[in-house]
Amino acid sequence: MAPTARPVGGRPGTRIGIQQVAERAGVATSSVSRVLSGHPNVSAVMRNRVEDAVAALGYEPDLLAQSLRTRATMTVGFVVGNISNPLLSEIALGAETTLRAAGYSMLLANSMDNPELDCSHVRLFAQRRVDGLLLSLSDELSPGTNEALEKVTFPLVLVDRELRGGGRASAVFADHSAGIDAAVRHLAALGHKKVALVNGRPTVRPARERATTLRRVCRQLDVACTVRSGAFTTEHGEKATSVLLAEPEPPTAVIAGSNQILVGVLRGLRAAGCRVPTDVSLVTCDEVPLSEFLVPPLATIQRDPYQMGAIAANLLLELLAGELPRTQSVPTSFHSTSSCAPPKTAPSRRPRGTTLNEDDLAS
Amino acid sequence: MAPTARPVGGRPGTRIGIQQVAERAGVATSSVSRVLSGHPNVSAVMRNRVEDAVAALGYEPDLLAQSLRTRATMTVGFVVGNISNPLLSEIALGAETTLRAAGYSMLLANSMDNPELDCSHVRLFAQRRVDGLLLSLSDELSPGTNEALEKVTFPLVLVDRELRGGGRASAVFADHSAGIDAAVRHLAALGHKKVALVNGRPTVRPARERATTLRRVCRQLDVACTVRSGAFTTEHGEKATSVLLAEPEPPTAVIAGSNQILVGVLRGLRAAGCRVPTDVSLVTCDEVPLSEFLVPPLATIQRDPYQMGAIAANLLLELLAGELPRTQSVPTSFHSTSSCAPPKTAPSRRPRGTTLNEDDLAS
DNA sequence: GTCCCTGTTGGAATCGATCCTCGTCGAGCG
DNA sequence: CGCTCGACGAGGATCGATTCCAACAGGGAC
Repeated sequence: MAPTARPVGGRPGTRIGIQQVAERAGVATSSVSRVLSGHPNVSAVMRNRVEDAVAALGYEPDLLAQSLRTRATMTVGFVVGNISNPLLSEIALGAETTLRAAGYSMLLANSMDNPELDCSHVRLFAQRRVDGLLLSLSDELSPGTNEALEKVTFPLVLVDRELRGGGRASAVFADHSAGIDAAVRHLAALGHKKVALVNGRPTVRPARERATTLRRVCRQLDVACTVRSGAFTTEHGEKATSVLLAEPEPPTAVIAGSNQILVGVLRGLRAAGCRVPTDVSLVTCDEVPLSEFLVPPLATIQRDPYQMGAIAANLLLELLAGELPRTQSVPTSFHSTSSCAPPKTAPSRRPRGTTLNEDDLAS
Repeated sequence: MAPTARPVGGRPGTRIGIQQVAERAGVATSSVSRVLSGHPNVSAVMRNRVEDAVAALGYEPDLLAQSLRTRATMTVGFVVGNISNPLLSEIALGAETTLRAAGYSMLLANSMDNPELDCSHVRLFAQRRVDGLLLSLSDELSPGTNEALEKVTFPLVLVDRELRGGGRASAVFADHSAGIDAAVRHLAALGHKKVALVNGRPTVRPARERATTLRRVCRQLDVACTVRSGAFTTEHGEKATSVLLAEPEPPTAVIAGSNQILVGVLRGLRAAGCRVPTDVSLVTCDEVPLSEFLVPPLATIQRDPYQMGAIAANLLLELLAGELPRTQSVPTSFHSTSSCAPPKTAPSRRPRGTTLNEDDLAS
């Protein structure tokens, strides 16, 4: 009706909107919008008038309203297992930095290794109309998550994860295979005949690829291997280690499948009075801050998590720009240290194992 | 005009909105909204009809439109120095978990210890109309950031930071004083006569409080002290340590003021061939994952960062509920280990320092 | 001098919800 | 049996921007 003709303009103290700017400048709101969005067909006079009014009023655009209209929120969701994991927080840093440079903000949601949370986060982010999603899922096989992801229409990037119907999504993979391969060959060359992997659940790609590669390479090298799967937790690491060490023929080398697991493995070894590398050689996956100061320093299978995050972000930006999904790979490398040494009790076929020296590695 | 009477309803394949639901159920959009928002005055019949339509169409509300109308985004921003810092990522986890339980999502922005980024993040989040902000600023004194924060009208919670005009904001503080106090007394009791703190920049509360407390307690105990301020980086830690060790009368005990700095200190000590605790006793602030496995394990001044994050989130929720700003404190505790021992070269006044035993600590 | 084209500008619809206001209908009461 | 009150549904304004469309003005061509 007539009485409420100028809706907000009358009341003072209201938020400064494009309307207020238009009023002050004595132009139409559409003109203000044109100036602000850098539309070409705007006269210099108009531009100045509007810019003056904007400056005078201290106008700042409302991204919410903008998003509603343009259907772009400039927001990306990151579904992550647990941000307190140094690996994931480094990935998050790389991703956020890259996204921010492109004008995007990052929403963060922790799934606490719970597939149901994964799923509800995907749904929530969809409702929030994020422009895309970075996914480091807790469980690749969760039907709920998969269903939720199928319904969704925006771009997806998987971070070291694989999905059944994953053709729609881009992905960044770490080449865990190469790292495990190098580590196992190194251990075998030192004379190890039984290698154990204290692994996470095979419901995520890294665990699967490490286990598969370990088995393959061990078979090739005629080395026995054990894989103990379980949660990516210190508890699992510790328990699995105890179990391994209690075996009739315990492994002479252990690979810890994550930071969390490493702590458990170390506790398990300590509890059993096992020394590294005297009693057992130790390799861990992914660097941890102080590993260089451990005695002995830990041999690690490394990758660059910051770069993984940055790549994931760039893959998403590509999809957002209309390009087709693709996967990209980052290398892993094995860094040997004195935490790997020849096994103490050499197996029957290599009785001189304990006296192996560096020269033997060349064989 | 008449031709475009029903704006979206005509075209098929459009997003399912409240309009589509209303049409399907044969009711008005306002009725659908009432049912969905749990308004009391709705008949059971109406409720069923709408709910059926919602289920049939798979309607999901658009949080963006909702936010625009209700002026609540259910979004909180977290401005953080660097999420890859394990302390901060643990805080972020605590905060996100708590906020999520209350229905809020968390936007994350890294400032990389750059006050200008702090400032631009605050402004960006304001434009995004976040409901509140969690701030772990890089620099409490930055005029730009302060100005941006003054303009902002939503609730603020500082995470171990202090602001000049900080009356508006709630805050969670760690009681660094208690931790430093305990550590210094322990070192003094062991016979140390010169303690050094390799500190971060005093532009943030933790660094200030540690330095202040160290000086105060050392004065009380008649112990000399040095504080070397600089960035919260490994580089600063290493350089400062080298400088300290090169002094004519180097400190016999060192306190590292952060995780990053610790790594630098350890490198500096290693480079100088200094052993812990034989040549120098070492204490660090904030726990790091593997510190329990270092030889010797590191004495630490600990706090519960997850809880700090949770408290920060709760303080924000309080403010959001209309309560008044307040500050809350979390304790720190000193955990002594064998990385603290009596100084090798006992100072002139306590020649028997190296032979001190536990009984002396009681004095 | 008239016409047309192009560059500007204003007006209004739109994004997808909330919620206020008004109208209607049924029930209770005199 | 008629009136008033209460409850519920329909319609439309609104949040704060973008953007399509039409109107208009000025310059060049014929």
